[in-house]
Amino acid sequence: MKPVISITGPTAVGKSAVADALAEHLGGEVISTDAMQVYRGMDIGTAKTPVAQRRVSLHMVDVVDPCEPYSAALFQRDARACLDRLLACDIAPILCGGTGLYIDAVLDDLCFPSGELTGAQRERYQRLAQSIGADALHDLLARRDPASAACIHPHNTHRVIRALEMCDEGASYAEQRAGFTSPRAVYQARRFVLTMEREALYQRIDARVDAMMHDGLLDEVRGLVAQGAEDALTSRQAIGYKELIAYMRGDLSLDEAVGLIKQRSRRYAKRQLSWCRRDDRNIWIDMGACDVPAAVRLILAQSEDA
RNA sequence: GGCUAGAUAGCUCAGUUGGUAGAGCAGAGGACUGAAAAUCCUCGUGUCGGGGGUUCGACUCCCUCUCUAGCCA
Repeated sequence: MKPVISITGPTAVGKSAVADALAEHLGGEVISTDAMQVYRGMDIGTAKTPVAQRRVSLHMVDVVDPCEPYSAALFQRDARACLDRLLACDIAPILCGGTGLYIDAVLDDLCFPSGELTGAQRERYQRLAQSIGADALHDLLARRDPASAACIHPHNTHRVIRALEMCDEGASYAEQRAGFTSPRAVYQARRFVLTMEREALYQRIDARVDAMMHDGLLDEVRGLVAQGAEDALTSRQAIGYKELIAYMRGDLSLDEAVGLIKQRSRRYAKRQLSWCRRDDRNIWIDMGACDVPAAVRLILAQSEDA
């Protein structure tokens, strides 16, 4: 069987164009691997390919409302179901997106504890963290699960809370992680990372943010806020949305908000590259040195010799 | 042309009666298994504008030149 092709890379590097061209060439379909494109109505800010411009089917976008929480575990379940459907029909699946954890959740044998995750529990821990402080919360974890506490920085409250949740489910963050030091693939896959010289990438990011504003990102955010998405746990954390919400509240000027969107996008791109570098299965393609057709040819060539 | 205030890290600046310099921001690197566009950690050598002088020693004092801003002609 041909390997599943995954395309990732920093934001604004041009992943979608390559994935679309590749899918068109192979008669395949694209599965988005992006944590924010799953939300309905978040289109401009997540750079979703507009429906009218789609030449191939795009899956795993618009799967939940912005008010609903979503997660890597749910994505794993839903995206694998989608992937299996395509494979059963002998349609080439192309994964394309910038969320490294989601890609690994689909392709590797990451397994999440099966317990129910209630938002109420998480909110309880958040309130606890606020009242006793990050260090005290970390101490609490240290008493319940010393191994996990040892591998999480005390200030990393998000992860401390997650480890506490896992204790409640009878699992251990540290044990879970130790078991997967060398990931095993559940799907045979070829992983490509599109990259570009930093300065050129940053220019593209800035230009794309300006284009998003021109395309009506502010109106999109207004519409989402009107639907009550402002308090959503996950979707409101998206870059481009939280800053414009701050502007609407009067906390920032519009110029400041746009500047912040650009800066956070740059830092996000940097984190994406860090994530990709540590996985030596990745095959890197310099988009500064080739155009879309050339990138497609490189991917095809690298995917044949299995 | 004259006077005044400046010129120190990519940017904005600090530098205490002379002992060759440090903050914020920007930026860079890293971690990452149910929030991941999230969350967290680490990283500061630069002709102190150029040249000369005083001094054991000058970013610091003196002279001079260059540039910038403002004021006066």
